[in-house]
Amino acid sequence: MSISAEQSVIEPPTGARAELLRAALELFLEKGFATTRVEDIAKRAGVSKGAVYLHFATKQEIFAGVVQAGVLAQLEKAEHDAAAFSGSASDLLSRMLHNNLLEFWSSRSSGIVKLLIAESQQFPDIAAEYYRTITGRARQLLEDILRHGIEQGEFPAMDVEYTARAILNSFDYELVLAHSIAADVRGGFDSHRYVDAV
Amino acid sequence: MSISAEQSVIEPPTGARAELLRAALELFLEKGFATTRVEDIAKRAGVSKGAVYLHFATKQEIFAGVVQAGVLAQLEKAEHDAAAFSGSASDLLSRMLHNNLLEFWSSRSSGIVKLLIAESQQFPDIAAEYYRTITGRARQLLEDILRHGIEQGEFPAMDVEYTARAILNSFDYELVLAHSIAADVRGGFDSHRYVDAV
Amino acid sequence: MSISAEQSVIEPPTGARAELLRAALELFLEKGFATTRVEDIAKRAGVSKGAVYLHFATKQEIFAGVVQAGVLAQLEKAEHDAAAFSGSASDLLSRMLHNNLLEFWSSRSSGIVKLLIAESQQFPDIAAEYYRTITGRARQLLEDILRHGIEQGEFPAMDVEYTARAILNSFDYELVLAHSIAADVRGGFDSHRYVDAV
Amino acid sequence: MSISAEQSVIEPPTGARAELLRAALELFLEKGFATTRVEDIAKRAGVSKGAVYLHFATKQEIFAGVVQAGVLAQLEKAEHDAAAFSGSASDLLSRMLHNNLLEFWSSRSSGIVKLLIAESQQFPDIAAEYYRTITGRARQLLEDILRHGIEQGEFPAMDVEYTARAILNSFDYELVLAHSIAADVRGGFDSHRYVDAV
DNA sequence: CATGAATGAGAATTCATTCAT
DNA sequence: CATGAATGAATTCTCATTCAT
Repeated sequence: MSISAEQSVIEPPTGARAELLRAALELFLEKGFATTRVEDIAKRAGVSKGAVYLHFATKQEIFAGVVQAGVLAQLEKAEHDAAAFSGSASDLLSRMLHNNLLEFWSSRSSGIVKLLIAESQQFPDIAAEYYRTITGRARQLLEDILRHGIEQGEFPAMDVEYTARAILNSFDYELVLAHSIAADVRGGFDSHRYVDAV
Repeated sequence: MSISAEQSVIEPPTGARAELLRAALELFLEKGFATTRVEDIAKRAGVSKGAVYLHFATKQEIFAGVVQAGVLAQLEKAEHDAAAFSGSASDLLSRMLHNNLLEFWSSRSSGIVKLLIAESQQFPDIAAEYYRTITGRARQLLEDILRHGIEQGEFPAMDVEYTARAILNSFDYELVLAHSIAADVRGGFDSHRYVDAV
Repeated sequence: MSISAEQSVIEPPTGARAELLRAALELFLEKGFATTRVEDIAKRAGVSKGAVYLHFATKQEIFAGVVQAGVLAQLEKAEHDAAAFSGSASDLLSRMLHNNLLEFWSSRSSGIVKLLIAESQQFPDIAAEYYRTITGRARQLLEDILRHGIEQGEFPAMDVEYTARAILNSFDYELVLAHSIAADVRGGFDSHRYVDAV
Repeated sequence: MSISAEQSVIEPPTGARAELLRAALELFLEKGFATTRVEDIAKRAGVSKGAVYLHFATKQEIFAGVVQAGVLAQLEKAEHDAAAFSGSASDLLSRMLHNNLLEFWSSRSSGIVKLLIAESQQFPDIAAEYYRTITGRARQLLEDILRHGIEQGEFPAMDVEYTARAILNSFDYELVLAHSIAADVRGGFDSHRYVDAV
């Protein structure tokens, strides 16, 4: 209820709730939803077991909250990306992939994608919503850039829809792997080289 | 882990054990490892709950068995692919992507990748082993084809290692999505168009 | 247990305490002692959860207070009844049953009997005390009337003690039922007809 | 299912379900439904906590089972009573009250009435069903006897419906008290004297 | 005095695993 | 070999009670 006056309305949740979401995301990624105990989330967030239920009615709602927080974070970035749409298409594509994607990769909510895939059977609605909202928006953005490039003669003619899909898949999957298979197993990974290769 | 002497490493298991593995794979994909009850696996396989423990010491070993069986199936295909390595590089690439990948997509063990990602925290060793064995082998194969094509002048110079990675990622992720997000949410998906786009 | 000095034992409590007792009686009857949450009592009484503990040390003490208040209310009536002991015995009996009992039936604390029965195992001392005080006094009164009637030749000889018991039981039970079994299940109930029948 | 032909000292011939119902009835009467722990029921029945759930899906179902068992026991008696309806009305009434009621009083399921009253808010359907079935049947029987007696001139004219109600109430309540207020508080109680008084 | 956020003991229920038959 | 009843550890969620503000 306490909304600090000087902060924005879209301000991310603060205090215990934010702590809980952070702890929950970490643990869900580390151990999976089912194997994470509510008490562990509480402990890592530095609150008592009962306090969790002051913020979330059920364990499922914690999951929903974690995704919601991740979605919000990504939507803001997406809005920003869209506004930046100007200049040559190939430059833009390169900049977008190098800057925005890599930035997201290192961000806290980069694990959300993996989490949603892992728990998609338990939360089909949440996974579907995420897919529609975030992935759909990213694909739209990429398609616009590709079409723009084709019009300008920068890119050859192509199946824009499926190409955009393939490019994003390629990135998302690497992200998912980063949260599934330990880095040392996957071998050293140079994200800039990867972006260039794509 | 315990492989009875009379059971060949190459021959797929038969009888109750095979039924159990089939049922387990289905259920793990439908509900996740933690949420699937051993009794459900038994029921779907048409055996009693106790019988499961005649074939697997623990629930975790069922998981290991499921992956193992999937690995075997894919290894066979991989061997076959490798042998087929001849002819023009672009032809080969196209044929490999269209035939082998699409065939695998519709196969029973296509869900293994998603399963491993979902449960990677619980079974890091199994996931790592799979990644090294199967994904590594597929990447090796693709890299060979790419290098061959560059040597022949069919393909432009490129970062072979990361390009191979990107191509495979692109496919694997679509496979993973097929087992996570309901098809109607992802929109109609034309795998041939997708292959061509890549 | 702790009765503040300025609060008379005879005067009914007022203010927040009275509101709490009223709310608690209602809720205990609606949902039972165990299933009623202290917070619900507070809410219905229009005070905060913490405020409850300014008036009662524990939830159990709320129960004790509820019964205590009911006892007080009934004791007043009993005193009044006793004073009214004059005139013909059958008149008196009829008047007592019709007036006093029916009045009590519609009074707020009519549910106390049911409450005490329901929670007797948890509060054996309170239930016993109530039984001795209130029920005993009522029985005494009724026995006096019966004996008086027999002496006057109005009533035939009878086992006064057990007859009084049986008459009171008959009424008390209907009262208990009124707080247990929904009226529509018990069928329409005409209390005047009932009194006459007894 | 080893049912030893002779009574084994170690394994008394018990269905676990019956044992559980017996234990549950005892405990519900001793401590109330809410305060009785499922584990306590299990312990008193001599089975493990988990075994309870092999017979009852929830704690509520245990309650339903307890009442159901009590109802069955009483229905059998009621059938028998109905068949016995012959002879002079006053004899019959006396016999019925003395024999059947007193027998029931000492029976194991005599506490069901008290239990239903105590938990009526939590199980309104069960309480209502019981009231309709058992109490209704008993009242019907008693009304028949009374009407028969009036026709024969043995009893004076009376409000049969409410008189029957009053008589039964009188008995039921004493039964309820027997399970609520300790006997020593209620004073010595001579059930035969009570029956005669009524 | 009043508040309501925070605590943590406690209870119902589930399910992997065992084992007597 | 096969069965499925029985076990009990583990987990989610509730709520009486406390206490800082």
